[in-house]
Amino acid sequence: MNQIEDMQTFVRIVEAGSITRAAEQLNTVKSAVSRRLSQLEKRLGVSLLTRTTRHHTLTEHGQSYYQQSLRIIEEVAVIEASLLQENCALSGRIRISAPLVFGIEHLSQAFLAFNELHPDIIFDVDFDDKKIDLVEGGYDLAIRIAKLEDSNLIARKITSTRMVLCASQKYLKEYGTPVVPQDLTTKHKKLLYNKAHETWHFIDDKAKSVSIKLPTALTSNNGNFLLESAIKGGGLLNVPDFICYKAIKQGKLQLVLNNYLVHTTIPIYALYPQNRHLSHRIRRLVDFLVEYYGDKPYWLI
Amino acid sequence: MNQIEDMQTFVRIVEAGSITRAAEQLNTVKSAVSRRLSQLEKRLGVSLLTRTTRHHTLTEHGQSYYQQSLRIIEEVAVIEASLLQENCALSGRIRISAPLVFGIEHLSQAFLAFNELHPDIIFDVDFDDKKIDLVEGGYDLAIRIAKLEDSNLIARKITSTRMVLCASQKYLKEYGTPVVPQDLTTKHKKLLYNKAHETWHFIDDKAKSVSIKLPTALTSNNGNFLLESAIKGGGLLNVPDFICYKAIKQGKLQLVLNNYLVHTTIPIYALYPQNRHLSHRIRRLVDFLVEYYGDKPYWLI
DNA sequence: TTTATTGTTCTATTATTTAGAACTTTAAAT
DNA sequence: ATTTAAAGTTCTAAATAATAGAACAATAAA
Repeated sequence: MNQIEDMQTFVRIVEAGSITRAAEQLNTVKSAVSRRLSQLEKRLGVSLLTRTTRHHTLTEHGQSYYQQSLRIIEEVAVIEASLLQENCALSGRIRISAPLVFGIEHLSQAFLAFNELHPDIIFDVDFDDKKIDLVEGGYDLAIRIAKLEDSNLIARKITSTRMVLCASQKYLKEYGTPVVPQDLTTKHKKLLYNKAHETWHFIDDKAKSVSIKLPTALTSNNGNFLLESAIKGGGLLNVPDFICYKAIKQGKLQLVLNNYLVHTTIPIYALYPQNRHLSHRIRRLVDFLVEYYGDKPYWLI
Repeated sequence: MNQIEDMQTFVRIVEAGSITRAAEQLNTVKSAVSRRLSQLEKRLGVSLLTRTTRHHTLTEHGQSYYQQSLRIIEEVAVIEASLLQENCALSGRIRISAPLVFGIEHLSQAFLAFNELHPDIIFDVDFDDKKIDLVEGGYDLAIRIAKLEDSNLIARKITSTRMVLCASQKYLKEYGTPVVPQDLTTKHKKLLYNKAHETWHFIDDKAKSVSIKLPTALTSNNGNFLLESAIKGGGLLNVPDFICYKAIKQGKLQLVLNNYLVHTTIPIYALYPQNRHLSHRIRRLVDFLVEYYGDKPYWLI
């Protein structure tokens, strides 16, 4: 009889919305989760959730047990954390939701570096640009590149990225290299990453603000794909610097109107569910990320 | 990792005062308890109690973990109990401390009857007349035949017993049958159960109080032994009625000065540790005992 | 110094838990 | 109405964890 584990399993089933998803998040199979739930119900002698193949509904007992379980799990975590030595080796699974390109290109390095310091940490990273519900997905942590929205999550800024404008020499030869913002006529075309950045803002020589919206040659939600298109001369690219910094350093792309462009800065946040108590290993990981990237991350141009 | 069980084990070690006794109370072997404790300490990364072969001392961490564990165990018990159906089958171990003669003669019947209603209940009864520390001994319940002392235990009266005076015909033939209290000269002798009842109190025909202290022929802390002695004519016996009622019914003993004697009534209590929450099966057992014996128990003469 | 008791460690045994497959059920799609 | 797909349950062999019992070490009391 493992009461805490039963509570954790039950909470995960409720929040994930299904036994199958709970099993995935708990790193096990649905038969194990199904069995745990039915044994728990048998032990308590009450049904906690009425289940059909597609839908779950909490019973009154289930609702009560869910709330109480949340509290107990939290309290036990706080008690154990208060004893754990600050400098002890970290261990356990960390489930993370991370954006695709940034995650694969930049976070994975950082995670590997953290993992070398703490070999008993197991990373379980889902790379996905969709906005995931941290609680429903059972994530400990999410990394988001965006201005902060209102939410019931706690956010900590780990670093930031700037939008830059660039193009390949091939493109610039063909369409002409703009020297002042006004050179960007509709002959030019852009590679669009995100509708939020469709219009570009500049400050011209007379300190006047200039906004320009070029025709779109290509749209994609994948930064790397746009980057490749830009290198092949597909258009002007306005993307976060962490995407194109390497191509620029290697001379595959060059900055365009850099002194005129109003560089939008986008913060990069670590988000975690609003528990009173933040697990030690998560806090240490976020500290590590803040340290790893810093104010002036290596992709800064 | 079973955090609640770890807490329960730790609490039992602390309260029992040793790993060996904790193991006995937990119905397992000391190697299992020792292993659980060392794994818990390993997991938490701190030492909870410094142990030598003879002595244990809680570390600061251990003190804190002990207090917190008590709270959590209690809270989890309350949560689960609030869900458990009132009419569901009872199960689990009940550890009881009971007095020797009353326990074997009377309680064991009642426990067997309860066990027939709830076959999944496992009784673990220690028959011992010594005053046991319920918390230290890890008992769920104790039965005590005595006026209530101050203590941090909760008491519920389940029934009562009266002191009666009796003797065998053999004795009365030899020493004479007293008709009024004044007939009890020092030629008579008593079989002494308990120093508290060395002096006997009567109300004589003139409504006058008479106290008499006879020479002691035999003293024992075991009621059955005194009973056998009395039947063999060893002396006048002043014991609780639950000890001698059968012998009286069978004519082996007969009441002496019954209309003159001031019958001391001794309450019989169920005692349990002062937890905010009384486990359902314990409450049901005590209810059963109250019902089983009632105001007029079957030993009433 | 001896003895008795406590705690630890080791290993074979026992009990529990899990993974994976087969099967059942039900809601959505055709 | 029929088919399809996804979710839940049940079953069993395999993996994992826990336990009992013995042997051993440590230490306080005799």
